[in-house]
Amino acid sequence: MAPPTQDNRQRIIAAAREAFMTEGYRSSIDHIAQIAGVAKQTVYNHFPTKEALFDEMTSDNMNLFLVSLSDSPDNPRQALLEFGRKYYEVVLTGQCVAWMRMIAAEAPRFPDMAARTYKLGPVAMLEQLTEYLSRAMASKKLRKDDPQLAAEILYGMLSGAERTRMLFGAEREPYDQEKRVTAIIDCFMRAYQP
Amino acid sequence: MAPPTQDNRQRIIAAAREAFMTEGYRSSIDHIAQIAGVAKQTVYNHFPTKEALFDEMTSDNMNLFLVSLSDSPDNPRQALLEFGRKYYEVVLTGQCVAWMRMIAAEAPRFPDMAARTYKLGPVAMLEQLTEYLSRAMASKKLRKDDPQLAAEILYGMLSGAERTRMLFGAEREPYDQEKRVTAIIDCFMRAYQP
DNA sequence: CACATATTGGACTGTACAGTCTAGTCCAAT
DNA sequence: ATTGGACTAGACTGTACAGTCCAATATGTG
Repeated sequence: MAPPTQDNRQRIIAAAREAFMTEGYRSSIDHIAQIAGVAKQTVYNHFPTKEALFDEMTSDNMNLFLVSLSDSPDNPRQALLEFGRKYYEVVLTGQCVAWMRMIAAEAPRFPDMAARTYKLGPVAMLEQLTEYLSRAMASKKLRKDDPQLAAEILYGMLSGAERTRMLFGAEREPYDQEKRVTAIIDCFMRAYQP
Repeated sequence: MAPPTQDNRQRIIAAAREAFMTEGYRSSIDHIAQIAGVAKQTVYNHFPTKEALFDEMTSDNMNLFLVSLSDSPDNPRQALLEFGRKYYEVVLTGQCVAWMRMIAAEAPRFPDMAARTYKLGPVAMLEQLTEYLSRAMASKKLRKDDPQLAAEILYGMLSGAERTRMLFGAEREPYDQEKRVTAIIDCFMRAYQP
């Protein structure tokens, strides 16, 4: 009935994640404390303000939604396919979209937090892609072109319509995700064949 | 000092648009009334609740961000280029992104509104594109393929990375928008040449 | 003019919530 | 056994805001 500090801190952050993700910043401290199974004052023992808690939880969250990209430039199609599949599994997820929705909503109020998140999320992913495509282009596996633009285009194809749909909370008629990823990567490969 | 009803109604809606767009749903009725230059009670004379006002203003807003697509299937590249340019001018705009950010943020709370908006915005645009691509494919101007998927891919390429960036409120190093649109359409044309 | 209706400003109610405070409990180390 | 730090429960303060009420005023119509 008197667990150590660090434990409570983690519980509070986890509760904050859950609450903020589902209700946005309007979620109350009382509620978060309740989810964490902790007294309100304990929350304030660990974080001076609601804002600080919010900030901490987003920092904590960043690495949850990263997708790695194999660095074998020999078979771009295969590597990109894998990437696409993982991307769909990790990023185009209720969880991740809820998070993004919340970040976007609060971006005007917390520009620094939003900028940081943007950098550690989409930008990191784009840089990874750019790097990869650049190498693949250098070794003539892909058409020589602006690798950054190509990365952005691929990123757009993967996330674009689907993420928009999810942001609006719309349902989608059942469809074959694997087929979709394959079609997208094939499309990209057609456009960027050497 | 006592303008007729219809006039006030419009002023209130306009004020609501401005307020909701910049501050989200948390913007207060008092504030909206103040922007409209109208007494709070007047707002309630026209709209029973804040929710009703919000709903009305989104309905009113829908047709603000539509992009038309010429229906000459003879020269897809040209038609799509024009479409892309208009899209960038209209949709990838601070205004429109602020609006989308707000809709997304409130989607869990107002699912009907979000669904309606989604349908009249992105879906309408996608249907238009699908229709166009389908005809272009039929007349052999484009590679025969699933036109809906092609539309979603094109939509993604156009909006994807750029919209994500804007949603996060990030700045972009100066760049040539026209060049970007051209590159995107060219990429699409490469992938979908007959 | 008289009436109905819209508007105004401001007071008011009730609720939700951030953040503070207090009194007391539990635990570990000295 | 005492001290100190974290914790708890709950009361409390101050503020912001949705929505109501009211008394006074302007407007247009019959």
